[in-house]
Order: sequence, then C-alpha cells, then structure tokens
Amino acid sequence: MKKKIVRIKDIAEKAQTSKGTVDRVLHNRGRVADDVRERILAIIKELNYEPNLIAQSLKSQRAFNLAALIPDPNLDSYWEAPHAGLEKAEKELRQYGVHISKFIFNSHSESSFIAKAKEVIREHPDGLLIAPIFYKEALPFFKEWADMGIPYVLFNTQIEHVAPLCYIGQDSYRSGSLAAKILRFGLHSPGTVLVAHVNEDISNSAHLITKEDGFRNYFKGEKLDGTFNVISREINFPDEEGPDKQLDEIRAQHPDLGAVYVTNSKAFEVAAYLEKNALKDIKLVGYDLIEHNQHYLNKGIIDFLINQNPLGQGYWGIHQLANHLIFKKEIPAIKFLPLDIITRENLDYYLDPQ
Amino acid sequence: MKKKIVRIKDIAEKAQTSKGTVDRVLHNRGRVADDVRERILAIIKELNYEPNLIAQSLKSQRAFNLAALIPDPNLDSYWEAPHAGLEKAEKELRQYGVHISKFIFNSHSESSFIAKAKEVIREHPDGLLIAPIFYKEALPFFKEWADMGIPYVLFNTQIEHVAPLCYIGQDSYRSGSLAAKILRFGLHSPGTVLVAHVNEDISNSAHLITKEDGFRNYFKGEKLDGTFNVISREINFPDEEGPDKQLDEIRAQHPDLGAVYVTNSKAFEVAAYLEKNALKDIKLVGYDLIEHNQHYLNKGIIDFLINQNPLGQGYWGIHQLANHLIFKKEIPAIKFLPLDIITRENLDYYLDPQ
DNA sequence: TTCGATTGCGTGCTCGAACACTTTTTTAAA
DNA sequence: TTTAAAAAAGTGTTCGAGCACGCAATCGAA
Repeated sequence: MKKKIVRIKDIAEKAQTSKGTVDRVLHNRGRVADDVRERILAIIKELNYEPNLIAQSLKSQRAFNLAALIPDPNLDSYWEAPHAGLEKAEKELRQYGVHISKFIFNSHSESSFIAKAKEVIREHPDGLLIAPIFYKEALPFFKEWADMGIPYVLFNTQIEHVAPLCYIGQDSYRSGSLAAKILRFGLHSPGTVLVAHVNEDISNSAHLITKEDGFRNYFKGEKLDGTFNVISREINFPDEEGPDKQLDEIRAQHPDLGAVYVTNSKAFEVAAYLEKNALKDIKLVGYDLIEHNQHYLNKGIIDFLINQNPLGQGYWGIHQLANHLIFKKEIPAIKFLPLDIITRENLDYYLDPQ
Repeated sequence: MKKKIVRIKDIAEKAQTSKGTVDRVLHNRGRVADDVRERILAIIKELNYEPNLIAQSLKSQRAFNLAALIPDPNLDSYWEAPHAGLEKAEKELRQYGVHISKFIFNSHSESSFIAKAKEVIREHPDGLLIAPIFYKEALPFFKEWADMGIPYVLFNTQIEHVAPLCYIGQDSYRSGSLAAKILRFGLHSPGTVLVAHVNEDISNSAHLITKEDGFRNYFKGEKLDGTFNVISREINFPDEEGPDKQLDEIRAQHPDLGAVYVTNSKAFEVAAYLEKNALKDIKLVGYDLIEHNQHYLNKGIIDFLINQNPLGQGYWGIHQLANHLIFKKEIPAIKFLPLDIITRENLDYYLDPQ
C-alpha cells in the first residue's frame, strides 16, 4: 500500500478548480461560490488532507516573539531549570521563527514583578509564558493580556478563576497524596508526621495548602489517621540561622516524630538539621532536584524527592504556545506533568533532559 | 538583536561565488578549486551556517522505509506499548517520509523470530528497530544486517559484543538496585527477601541476572546483608496453575519472608497469591504497567512498579533511526531511559504518553 | 590551431503552501 | 445592450536546499 501525500493541487484537480480557490477555502479567505466551497470541503475530508507543515513553515517564515515572565535563577536556583527548558524549546523552534524574550523578576519582590509585567505589555509579544508566583499582583495583568489578545500559559503555580491558554505543572493535591504514600510505606510504627512549609509566604501560595490537603487525606482515606498524627507548621527563619529552634520545639512536643514532608524545595534545610542531630530514623520527603537537595539525597538523609520537572515546565510551556500559534493545534487547558519519584538510584536520569 | 538565518546564498555572495559551488562544498560533491573551497569553508564557520532542515526535507522528499522486528502484542500485552510508541513516532515523522513496516513474531517461538528476521532481510529496509529477546537466534542476523549496511537499533534487551547504532532501554543493574532501595525502605524488621524470576527462560535473559546483581549489591553496599537474607528463585509454572506451590514452599523454608522482587512483568502472579493468602505485610515490587499489574497496584498489593517505559522505547528507537538517517545527527551508543517509580498515586501520568 | 575531454562553476527548476496579482465571470446599473 | 463594479477563480512568485544541466575555461594530443 502506497502512502500518497495529498497536496492542495490534488484537491484542486479533483474539484476541477485551481489551487488558489482551494487555498481560499482552507483559510476562509474571501469569496468562493458556495457550491464550489462545499465540493472542495467534501474532497478535503474524503482525501483526508493534512497540510504539509514543512512546506507551510518554509513559506510563512513568520517571526514569533514569545515572552517569558520568570524569576531570577541567581536568587533561587530552582528557577535555573525552567530557564534551561525555555532555551531547549527555543532551540528546537528557532527553525519556525520562534524567539523568546526573557523578563526576569526578583522572586522576593512584588514590585519587580509588576515592573517586568508592564515591560511585557510594552513589548507586545505574540505569546507569553508566566510563572505567576505573586497571585494578587498578577491578577490585574491577566485581564490586560487577554484584552490585548496575547495568549498566555501559566506554569509552576496554578491559579483559579483565570483563563489561560493552558496551565502546566503538577497536580498539587495528588502530589501531597503521593508524598504521604511514600512516607507511610517507610513508617514502621505509629507516630507523628510533620508537614513543613519552609520559608514560604503561605498567603500567596495556595498550592502548598493543596499539597497538605492531599497529604492529610491520604492518611484519612487509608484509615490511618488514628495510627499517625499529622501536624503542620510554617517554619520561617532567616537564611543564616536555620530551622533548628523550631524543629527542636516540635520534637519536644512530639517525641514520636517519625517523618517530615517539606512542601517546597527547602527539604535540605530540614535535612541539615537531621544530620546535625543524627536523627537517622526520621524519614524525609521533599521536592525538586536542586543541588542542596541532591546532596542530602545522596547521603540518604532525604529519602525521596518528588520532581516537579521544572525544566519540563518551561519546555512544554513554550511548546504549548507554539502549538497554538504556529501549528494551530488544540491545547488542553491543563497539562499535568508526571509526579516523578526520585531517589539516589534513579537521580541521574532526571538531571539531564532527554 | 536580530537573529539572521544564514542561507547558502548568503555564503555564496560573501564568497563571491554561486550557491551551486557552496552546495558542492557542503556535500563533498566534487570538483571545486581548493582556494575556493577553503574560502567557503571559512565563511561557513564564520557565519555559523546551519542548514535549514525545513527546506531540506521539503526538497529531498525521500522515502525512508524502516522495519521493526518485534513480538506479537496479542500474546503478551507488554508489547502493546512499544507498538504504540512506534506508531506515535511514525505519525510525527511521516512528514519526513518515514514509513515503518512491522515484522511481528511470536515471543514464545524462536523459529518465528528467525522467519521474520529473514523477511526483514528480503525487504531491505533503510533502518531496523529490533527487540532481540532471543539472544542466540539473533546473533547471526546482526552480522548480516551490518554487512548489508542496514543500521539497527536494539531495545528492551541489551546485548553485549554487538555494535548496534544504539541500544535503548534500562540500565538493568541500576534497576535492581532501585528495587532494593524501595523494598528496604518499606522493610520494618530483619527477614528474608526473595528475588523471583517468574516464567522466564533465564538462559536467554541475561538482563534478569543483571537485575539480581544490582539488587543484591544494594544490600551488600549498604551493609545490610547481615540484616536481610536475599534469596533468589526461578518460579516456573503453567498458566493455569499459578505459583502457589513454589511460593508455599519458599514460605515454609523462610517464614520471615518480608518482601518479593519480581524481575519481570509477572508481579501480578505473586500478587494474586499474596491476596489469596491475605499476606498483607509482604512487600512487593515488580515491573511494567500492564493491566494485571495495575489492578494489584490499585489494590495496594503491589507496592511499587518500576516502569520500563516500553512505549518510550519504541518511540525513541524510531527517533534514533530518524536522527541518524534523516537528520544526520550523532547518536549515543546507549540511551538509558529513566527508571520511573510508579505507585497508585502517580500511575495515571505514566499510562498515557506525554 | 583545432578538437575532445576534463575540471570548475553558474543557472534554473523542484518540493508544497501562502499570498499577491491577474483574469474571467457574474451581477447590477445606465 | 453596454459598461462598470463586484465576485469568483486562476496564475505566478516566493521561501531554502538539492540537484540536474549546461556553459566556460583549461589542458593535452594530433
């Protein structure tokens, strides 16, 4: 069986018309007699015509200026990976005329976010990828971008009541349940389990609460809430101090502390404490393959990390924009990335992209 | 900063010659004066010319007939996924003229493998993807294909002393270590750990032994070989019987059996036994997301599965061939796919492809 | 010098889709 | 019936790389 590629010309011939007319039908560009239009549409369906993307993009040669509004990786190394993902996607899509302008803000400064968001508006990109870590500050901009007709993709932080082209990231609830499952598997005897929100402004981070919900409900669902006592704490401290004081206190209150679930990428802070105090039997699960975490994962102090695949988030974010703008594909409103479970033995595979 | 794409014409102009000459230099298609050649090469380097793949493949329009030598998914559902991966890759690459012919053999019959392998030779494909599950029978063909100049990619089963274009699959040794790590995390007290090779001809499956090595060495490396007693057994039985007799026997010998590691996709057989005998405390880890395994994973009888990503193996196998044949990229000799850890809570994400 | 052969190099067509431009047909008004 | 305007349909160029073809210059032999 031969696979024949259907060209516009083939359709034209079969419809006894010219490729120009077929082209007008395909692109709804002006004035074709109704009977001809219908005939052509029927033939398109019949022959199952699919435009040749290669020829298409060779011709169109259009430039797509995408913008990425994303935190500074120098201030929080977590953001290095999304940057890398962006660049990987840009490399692949350069052939199609994609260019990405980065607008980098300070992840600790709302005002820098606002300033950069305004810059984005001035630039008027064809599409936008944004990590909306400042919920309240970001809200007004969504409306503005929508009015300007700039499609935007959110990643890392899911936001309700906003209609992006797509959200890319993890299912926080599931993510919490998964952490619970892992820790429960490793827990040998009844005791206290701590959910630790480390150095994060909870009021601006709904997803951490969602993670906690998922975590707690795992224990409830498994009828284990009698066996294990799940407590949660916000643990905030200046960089130079460490969480020692707070953790000491918690251990004093709950001598049967058996596991800690850190809801963001700061598990290494807790790991340092556990190591210092030789608490080998307290299980520890956290997020993200940043260097500090890898260090304690290799030492066996952090047992498992859940990978949020930040590289993939950047990569797929740009690809979704390209799928929408260039390839005119339908985009799912949510793209959940896998919840990868990482431990010392499979760490390597998740460090470098495919 | 504008990103200017360098064309052959640009090079020609700068070198004060014609695009035909530049083309001859680029493709070593003879007869260019030495001074001109050098001038052109210098300019190509200077301008950092990269051929426009889009235009390239539009023009070349070549057909690439790839062959896939792969077991029948109707006899072992594990093979459904590689088939799906093949098809996904074919869809993506159809634009580039790729067509895949499947040569499907019976995974229980060496002679059917040989027959199909001979068919492949008659077909004379441009490239070949093969799951060499019959080591001895496959060997002579590798040489033949090499002589015919057909590049071949191996997947699923790694074979030494053969020089494929690439091997795609898992690092079996690591995979064993990972299984050990997981089980050890869940083991609460000293006892016996069973490595089970279920219904598989060990003599033709070196990779199962490698898995076992990785598994055992984890316990040795962690200085746990005193605490845990690792034993291994080949458990073979006819389909209609089940492993009950053998497992009963093992439990009689080792009443302290705490965990089972099944080295292939047959964990569900052991799971059925555990369920029947209400052995909730025996931890179980196996491979592959086939339906039977998913069933017991959801019931919580299988604790974790390691995903060999069979879909990805098919997908990347075809892509590696395409990278070599069409895009002339350098191919790594080994592409290890990630060792994904799957449990009930993150199963979904690994079922459907990206 | 003339002819043929070889080497070196330039021209122009091709791929399929996009789109500007031209030509033909239809419709409405004079 | 003529004519202009509007609608419909057709033609031809373009994108960048590949490659066939053919022209021009050079060389060697007669």
